[in-house]
Amino acid sequence: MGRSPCCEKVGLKKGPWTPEEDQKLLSYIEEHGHGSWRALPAKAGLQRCGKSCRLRWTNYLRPDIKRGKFSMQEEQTIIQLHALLGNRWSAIATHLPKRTDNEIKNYWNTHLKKQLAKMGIDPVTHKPKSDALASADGHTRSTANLNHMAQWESARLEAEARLVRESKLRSSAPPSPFPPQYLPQPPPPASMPTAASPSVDVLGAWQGEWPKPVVNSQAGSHNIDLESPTSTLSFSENMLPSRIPGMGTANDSTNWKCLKKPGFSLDTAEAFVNAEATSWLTGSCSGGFAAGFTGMLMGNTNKQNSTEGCDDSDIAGGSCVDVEEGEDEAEENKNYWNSIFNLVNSSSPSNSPPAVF
DNA sequence: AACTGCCTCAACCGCGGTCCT
DNA sequence: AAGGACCGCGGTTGAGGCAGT
Repeated sequence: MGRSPCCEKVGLKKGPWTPEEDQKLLSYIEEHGHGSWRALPAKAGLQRCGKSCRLRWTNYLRPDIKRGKFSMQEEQTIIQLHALLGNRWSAIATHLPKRTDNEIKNYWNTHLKKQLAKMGIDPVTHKPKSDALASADGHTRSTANLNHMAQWESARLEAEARLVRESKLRSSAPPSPFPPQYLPQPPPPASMPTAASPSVDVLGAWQGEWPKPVVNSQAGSHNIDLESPTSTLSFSENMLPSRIPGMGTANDSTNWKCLKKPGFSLDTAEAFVNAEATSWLTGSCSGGFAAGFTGMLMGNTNKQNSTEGCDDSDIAGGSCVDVEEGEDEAEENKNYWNSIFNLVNSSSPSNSPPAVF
């Protein structure tokens, strides 16, 4: 089926927006909402195509956009999510809700990619460049496992993104449905023990940055405050559900093989994830699934977990991934992430505490 | 002060997916 | 079911700003 060009009409303006155009677009949307982007320019009196208007709105004029320098925390979130999702900027952007995908993409291309490359880390694979060669012969299994995890997590993130969108549509902000550990936490006092429970900042990405509906006093819109995203979670316990709907149980020595089983699809994963998200939203869930996944992914092999409870019902907690190999791989991942963030931390002027896994 | 090269980021382009008729 | 319209996404471009010479 053919498609007519978006801006086929001659006479439509292109290029940088003028303040007058911005004002027209802004006031129109404030009054009427954007409705059909295609029809908007004519109604708003703009000589632009709808696509251009949409882009200007989503990337620049939207009131809930945070501009300016990316924080250390945001950088880490981007790096971590990029490692899993690749160039899926919109998915990444759902975890940095005040940032646009375009902004994140630009920041990655102009800053983070170079920074990682400078450190000798392949910005595509997120592996040290020397490791990239080694993995070709010796680490295929590890890579395969990570790919399965990424697939799973990808489905989860998409479901989250949908929930974010849906929550934004709700007219009134309910009280926060999240357990306290999912809400932004002030930094712990210096005396607070932190080593006892392994925690990672990446969790801020997985679920600490989950939509935390906060009523914007100005417009009543829902803004998600990421200003103090120090949320960290303990995932020392294997909190994964024993059974994933549609998947049956998995007793594979490598749990994530279940993702390759016939009958399992990303839809299945997403259905499950939605159910999980729903229970989060109703406050009835301990938040274990993602934490367990993250713990596994980020190399949190709790020795205790890795040696017990590996029965049929222990489907995917990361606790039963070939204990010996799993430990090695987990240790590798742990070291990998630590080295990245140590480097990032040391090369950044920010005084944020380094992430420790 | 003038020139040059690099960097940044807003904006565009084209494709794929979804919705609607 | 098919075709068209629309939207959103990711890749790319290029104008403007900045630093170095």
